[in-house]
Amino acid sequence: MPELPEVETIRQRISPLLLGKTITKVVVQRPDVVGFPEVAKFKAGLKDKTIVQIGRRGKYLLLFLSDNKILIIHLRLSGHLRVITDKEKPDYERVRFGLNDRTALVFIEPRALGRVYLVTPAEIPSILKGLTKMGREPIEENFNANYLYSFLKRRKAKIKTVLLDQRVCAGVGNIYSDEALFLAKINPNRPANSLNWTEVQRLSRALKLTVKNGIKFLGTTMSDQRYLLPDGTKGRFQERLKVFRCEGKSCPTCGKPIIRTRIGNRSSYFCPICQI
DNA sequence: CTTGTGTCCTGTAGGC
DNA sequence: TGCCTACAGGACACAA
Repeated sequence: MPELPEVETIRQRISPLLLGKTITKVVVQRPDVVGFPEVAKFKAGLKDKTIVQIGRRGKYLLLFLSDNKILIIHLRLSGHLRVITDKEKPDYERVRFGLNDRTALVFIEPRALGRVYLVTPAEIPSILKGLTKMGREPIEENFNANYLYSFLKRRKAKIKTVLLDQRVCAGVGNIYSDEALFLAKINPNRPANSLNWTEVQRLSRALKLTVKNGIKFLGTTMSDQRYLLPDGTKGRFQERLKVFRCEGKSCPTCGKPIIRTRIGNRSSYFCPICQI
């Protein structure tokens, strides 16, 4: 679920609730969501540590602690974070980080695919290889057509698949790749290396704009509400989606139906008329 | 190195 | 109503 705009919104909204707070107690209800180290060390390593800064890289949320370790959280498909009082017990709670002000940061993950890690900076390359190999983010200044073209020109896989590659477009997932391809008027089935320079320029701009708008509108909360802000409210980018999960609806540009296909085992939505 | 496929896990929607 | 299947926004291991 959460892609860059959702994780960034969570980072912005959760920072004032967590900065300067000390973790007093960690309860792990579901051991397999602790990716590293083993659960006992994970719990002991967090006790009495203060959260001093909160960052993000791609879809990873990074909580920097007072002893220079980093609590890293990846929400995968269905994870949430909530900051709630000690008494509340939400469904699908997997890890609870009790704080020194009688609130708790709670990692909620129905599918239990998300992971939490406690690492030193030196451990990141061996423990979180994906984080280490991550490419540029579309919101970065130096994510531009030159950068994108340097990857696309040597990939013959479908452009949609390449956009989902975190080594190329860090933080981009299924929603924002479909929306950016629509905005750029590019068919998701096109081989990446078939895009000409003009098309790569369009796609680069479309990715940047789509991801920035996702952040501006606080992320995408679909009807299943798998993504919510830390206070339980919804994002608003779903109101602006042009093609994602719009199968059968009219294309906003040409009026013909949006179609759904499977690309690389993922649902893909696009307009077969407008996207060449 | 690249590419496609399967797997992790659980809940839900839709067909019959 | 109940059963069965397909599918869900991600990432990675693995084989070819």
